[in-house]
Amino acid sequence: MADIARLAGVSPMTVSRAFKADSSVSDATRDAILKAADDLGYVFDSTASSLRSQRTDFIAVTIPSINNANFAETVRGLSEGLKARGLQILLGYTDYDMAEEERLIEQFLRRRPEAIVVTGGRHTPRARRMLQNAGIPVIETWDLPEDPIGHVIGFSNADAVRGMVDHFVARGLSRIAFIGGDTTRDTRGADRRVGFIAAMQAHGLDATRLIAAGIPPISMREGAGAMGRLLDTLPDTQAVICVSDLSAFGALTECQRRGVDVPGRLWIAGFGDYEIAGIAVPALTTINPFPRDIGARTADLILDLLDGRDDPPARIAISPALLIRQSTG
Amino acid sequence: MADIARLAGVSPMTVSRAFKADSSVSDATRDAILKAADDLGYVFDSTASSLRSQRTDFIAVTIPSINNANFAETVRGLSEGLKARGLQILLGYTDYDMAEEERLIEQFLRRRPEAIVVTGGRHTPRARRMLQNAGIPVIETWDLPEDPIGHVIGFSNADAVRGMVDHFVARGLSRIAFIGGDTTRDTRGADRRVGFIAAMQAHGLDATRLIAAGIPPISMREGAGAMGRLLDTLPDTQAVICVSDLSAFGALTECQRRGVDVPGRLWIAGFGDYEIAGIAVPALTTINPFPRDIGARTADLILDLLDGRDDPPARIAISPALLIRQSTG
DNA sequence: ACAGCATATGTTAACGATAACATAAACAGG
DNA sequence: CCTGTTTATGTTATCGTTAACATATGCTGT
Repeated sequence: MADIARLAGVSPMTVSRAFKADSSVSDATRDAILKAADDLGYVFDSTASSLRSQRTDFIAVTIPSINNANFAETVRGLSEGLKARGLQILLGYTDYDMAEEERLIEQFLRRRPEAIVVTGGRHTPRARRMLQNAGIPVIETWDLPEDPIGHVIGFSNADAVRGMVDHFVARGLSRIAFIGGDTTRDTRGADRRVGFIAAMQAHGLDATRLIAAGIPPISMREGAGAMGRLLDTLPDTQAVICVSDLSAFGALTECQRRGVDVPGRLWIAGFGDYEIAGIAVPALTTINPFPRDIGARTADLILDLLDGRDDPPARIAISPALLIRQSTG
Repeated sequence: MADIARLAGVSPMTVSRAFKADSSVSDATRDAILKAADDLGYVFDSTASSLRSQRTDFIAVTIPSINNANFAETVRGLSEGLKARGLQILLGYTDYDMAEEERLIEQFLRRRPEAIVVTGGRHTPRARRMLQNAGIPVIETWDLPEDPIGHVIGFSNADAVRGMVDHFVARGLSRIAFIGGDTTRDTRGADRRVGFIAAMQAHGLDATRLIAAGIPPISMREGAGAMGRLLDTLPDTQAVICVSDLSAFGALTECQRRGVDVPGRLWIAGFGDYEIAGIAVPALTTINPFPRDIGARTADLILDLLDGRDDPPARIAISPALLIRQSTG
């Protein structure tokens, strides 16, 4: 900036001002400065700016996996909402591992983000402590814990699956299975299984048709493998709820390979309303948790908090929608 | 750090050293410092560190879409390879828009990354200029231009599709169609179409069975719509190559809905070897461009360049693999 | 026992921007 | 025409860390 200042015949401070849209610099001066900057091939240094102004314009975001259309949609909603304000997302993925999440949070906080968004309501004790003491807005998503660290925007995974079970029972089914991961690494997946078991028990039904499909996240292939095992061991099963649409689709293909009619002999449902659920033949019954909205509302919340506007509620509930399609009757 | 130094009875410089793994600080001093830091709830400030040391440990990465399993795999490969060195990815997506890419590159360069990775070999003139003058390693991926800005790791999209056409022709087919986007927004998709046309013409075949499926990226649904139009207007088509597995799967579902036998009456092939290609019934013939490898080798290249190790080649070619599956004969 | 070197720590200044305050010039209203 | 205010610009110090250099202490080999 000093070089530009010299070339344009002004002080460095005026150069600094010329780069800010709102500050008071005469048009002639600004033009001269921008021209000089261009001639010199100057590139603004955000690092220095951040240090002095104590504003990085980073929003830290951690998601379990970068390879997941649902989380991707949430990130899209978020970055769309933040872009206008010049806030940049610092994205990291945890691989569904809380220890990795802790490491990531620690790294991110060193970068002094304006706010931090994490996925889920469960974290290591140290991660919780770091978030609590971070002194910036903390938003949890994709879950709806009773006592969020700061704010939470999400839904109860257990309740969502419960609604699906209720629907199946109301339609007269009783022998319902659940395909999910075989650990609690994916806490949202684990919550869905908990919801399944609770709902089945509430109806006085057998809640033990649980197929462990592998280490989360469950792929299409693992869904297919789990369906194979289900058909082999519990052939009288009437319906299967899968932890995600991807595993549900895998399960569906296994039925196709074995000539098992869906929904004629077996119903299949997924979770997430991925594109494949709507276009598969038959189309898959699923639950839409509105991932884009989660991101968009998170962005709004962050802007409100940064501006100190009113006092937003600590818990914002998103209502997932049950989508009944051809795969279930 | 000054507070910690006071509490631990050392100088701030020693505190700074205590946070670096390799620097010479006695064990006793380091313990005292880390304890003091912990007691004070200190969080290291990377911004200040970056400014002074002129090292941000950021690697800027732009991809067309965050919601794409192939690019996600490349990012995974990249971040896996960079993690050990403490390099953090600054990820942004362009929405397949070169103007947006330009904006993103400009923003990213202000953050002073150690290197920048972009997708594709085509950029706006200003983006090119910025990259050329950035003074850091520039790596283009997912393409193989003759004259990369800095380095390139990728493959020729046109050649890959050409190989597939050759295979179909060798199998005796001649009426082959291509389903792709209806603009050149997705330059890789456009290159694939170019490869299709060139290959068909090289065989003396009609290269006009081109179905425009919508604005890239083409979804499963758009693939289905395009297949519908193809079946309506060119019912004697023997095979369809789709710009991606997702559109190919959509096309397959349309055939299923219409009772068109695949591969009996029509062959379908995709691109990308997404998981769905392998598990769909019938499994889809496709091309695997090894997205993970692209990322992993990009990471290796970056480390080599940052360390000034030897002089890596400017162009590194990845050889995509043609995977023949049930959907084509 | 002492030069020579490695190890542990301290001092000073600087990275590149801008917040905070100061000032000169232009402008408005009575 | 003068005071009060707005607009355009300048000056100074600083954000929190670390590079570069300096120094003290301990250790090695002869």
